[in-house]
Amino acid sequence: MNPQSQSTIRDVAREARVSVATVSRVLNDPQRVRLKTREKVLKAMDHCHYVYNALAGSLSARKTTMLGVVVPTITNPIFARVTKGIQDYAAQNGYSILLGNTDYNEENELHLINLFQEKRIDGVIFNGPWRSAPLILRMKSTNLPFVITWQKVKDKDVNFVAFDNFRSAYHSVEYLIGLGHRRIGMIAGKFSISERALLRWKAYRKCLGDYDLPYEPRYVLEKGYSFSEGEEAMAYLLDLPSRPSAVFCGNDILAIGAIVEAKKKGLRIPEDLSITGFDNMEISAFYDPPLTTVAVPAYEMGRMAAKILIENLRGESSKPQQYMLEAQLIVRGSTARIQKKQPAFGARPSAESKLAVWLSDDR
Amino acid sequence: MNPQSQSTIRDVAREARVSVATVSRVLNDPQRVRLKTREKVLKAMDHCHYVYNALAGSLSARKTTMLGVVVPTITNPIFARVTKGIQDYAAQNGYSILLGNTDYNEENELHLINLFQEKRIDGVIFNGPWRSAPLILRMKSTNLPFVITWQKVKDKDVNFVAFDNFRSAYHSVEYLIGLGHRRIGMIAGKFSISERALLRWKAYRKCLGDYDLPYEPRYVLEKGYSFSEGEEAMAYLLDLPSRPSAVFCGNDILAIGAIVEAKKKGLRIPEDLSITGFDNMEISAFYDPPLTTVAVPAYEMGRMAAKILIENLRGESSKPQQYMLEAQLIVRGSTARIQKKQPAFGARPSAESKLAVWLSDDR
DNA sequence: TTGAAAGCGCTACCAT
DNA sequence: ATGGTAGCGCTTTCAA
Repeated sequence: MNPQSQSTIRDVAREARVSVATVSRVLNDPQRVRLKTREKVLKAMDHCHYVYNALAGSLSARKTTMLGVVVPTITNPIFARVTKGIQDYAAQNGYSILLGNTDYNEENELHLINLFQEKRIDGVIFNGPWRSAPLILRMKSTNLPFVITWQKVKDKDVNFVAFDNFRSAYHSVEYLIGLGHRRIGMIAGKFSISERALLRWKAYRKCLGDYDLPYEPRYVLEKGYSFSEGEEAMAYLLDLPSRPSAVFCGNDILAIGAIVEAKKKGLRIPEDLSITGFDNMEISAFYDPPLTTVAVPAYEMGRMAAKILIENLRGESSKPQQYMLEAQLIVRGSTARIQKKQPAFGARPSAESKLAVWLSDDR
Repeated sequence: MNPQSQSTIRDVAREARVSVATVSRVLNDPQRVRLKTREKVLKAMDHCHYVYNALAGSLSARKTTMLGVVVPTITNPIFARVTKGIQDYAAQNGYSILLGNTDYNEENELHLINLFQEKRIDGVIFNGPWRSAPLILRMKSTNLPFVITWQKVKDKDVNFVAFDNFRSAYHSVEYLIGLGHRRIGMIAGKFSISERALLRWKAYRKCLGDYDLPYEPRYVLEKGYSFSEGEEAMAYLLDLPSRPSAVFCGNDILAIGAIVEAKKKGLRIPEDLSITGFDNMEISAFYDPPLTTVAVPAYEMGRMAAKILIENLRGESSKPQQYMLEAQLIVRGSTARIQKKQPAFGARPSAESKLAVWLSDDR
């Protein structure tokens, strides 16, 4: 006898002089067993140092109480936050999390889906940029329940919990316009990688148009989400003959990089240059200057997604759930009314949001 | 027939007119099957839309290729980084990660260990603060291989990959002294939660002593790792009758909080006050001023830990592995030579590290 | 309330 | 090189 080998319900059953079925019952539904026998079994269990084998259990019960979670990279605080939201709700409900990073690579995503299938995960939550069609199709073909965060999806039957990217972005730009800025640049994320980035750019462009401001392609830079790319982008913008007086950044990381570069060039933020971010990372409130940004409800999206998924798994709700959470513009110190006396700006619509009301991610 | 039900190797075997044993072989060790039959089987597999059931496989093979990873909270960038290191190495070697947050709560840790046992995880990696004795004992009793990061451990037979907390902290303080500071405060982490915090404090105290500087208890604050607690601590220090001219912070988050508060009070960093951090978060290089801090090899520790664990699982190395990685003091803009003309500071040992050489975490 | 027994889908040993 | 088959440890009817 291998002294290391764990004991099984069979051993426990023998020890307690009951059947394995009974042991199984005290494990899964203690009520169904007479108190007396239950205690006998419990005692036998710790006499045998019994440890439940979830593998065997899952195999026969056909569920694992494990959720797959895919993020681009756990290293980005904003994704750590969704993950935490998922994790917290899941743990409270007896589910564990299998974590997968894609590193923004679609192939990895496919691998993960495969892995999840093999591991017989109960359901999966996708976070972050999402090139809809093909992957969603692939997911559907697996018959695994899943929910998507960050971004809405056309399909009427796909679960998601997102926020209105377009609208939040629109608000940011509108706010900048309201401060009197008319040369507004944008440091965007990569459109090819992140549909969110694209959406934010569309909002930027639309807002400019709505206020009769010209769209200047050279004011728009497409960059990866890193501090140094934010610096590069800003360096470029500052070299432009008539540089923007405000820059709308695709996320806080880019915004901070941009600020670093601007300061390096001797500009004061926000007096000489206004900058806005997106995400509201924890650090953003403590940066110098504190960042004006859009607070994305990352943790809440995670929690919500886990909730939807788990309720779905429990059969508590079968129809698709689609939620849009509120994202909020947080005005802090990195933006200010334009200083330079340039031709007074004749904004036609008032600075108050107006169009934004009926606008949405769809365009 | 349930159209949803997945097909099994049995179905594949039937379709390919071979035995299940053969199918299993092409799954696990394709070489052992003649090319011809292998192809037949492969074809049958995708004819049946076969998806391997890892649950069944693991149950009978007695291994899951899953690693448990426990962190205090994935939300702290520094722990996200270890996790990424683990994840990357693990994924490259066919292992997946089951993620558990403890929220700095020992009870949760115990629950996780239990969970891991039930799920028949192959091994586990513990990251972060670690109250040695009881939990290590508990882990040993599970017979699960495990490795600890961040912190060394007395046991000769416990795997760990850490760095020298004491020494790095000592260096930071010594560096400050070398800049002429003699009133040096410390904003430390909670000693009861994090042994690292304690170690750093011991180093601080030792270094002061070695340079004949008085230890002032009122200069030392014990705080949780949050920006706002950094602010509080600094507010307190600045109100002191003779405030410190330099503050050594237990991590970058506290340091940034401290800087925010100091600036708020009108102090210039580093001219009026020097501040150092610990961890070298990504943001730290891009903060204003860029933070002088200790670069902790978080990612590398994670990778290394995964490597040790996996090699151990593969039986490639059975004896305990204990590594100390290098942590490095990164001098940036938040520290400067002391300005105020106070009695010239007669540091006895030169500012060059001297004692630190033979010092270690042990005291 | 409890027991007997047939799987769950795969691996691995023993044969051939 | 391939096949037969006995488990792995649990859940879940069906009976008693």
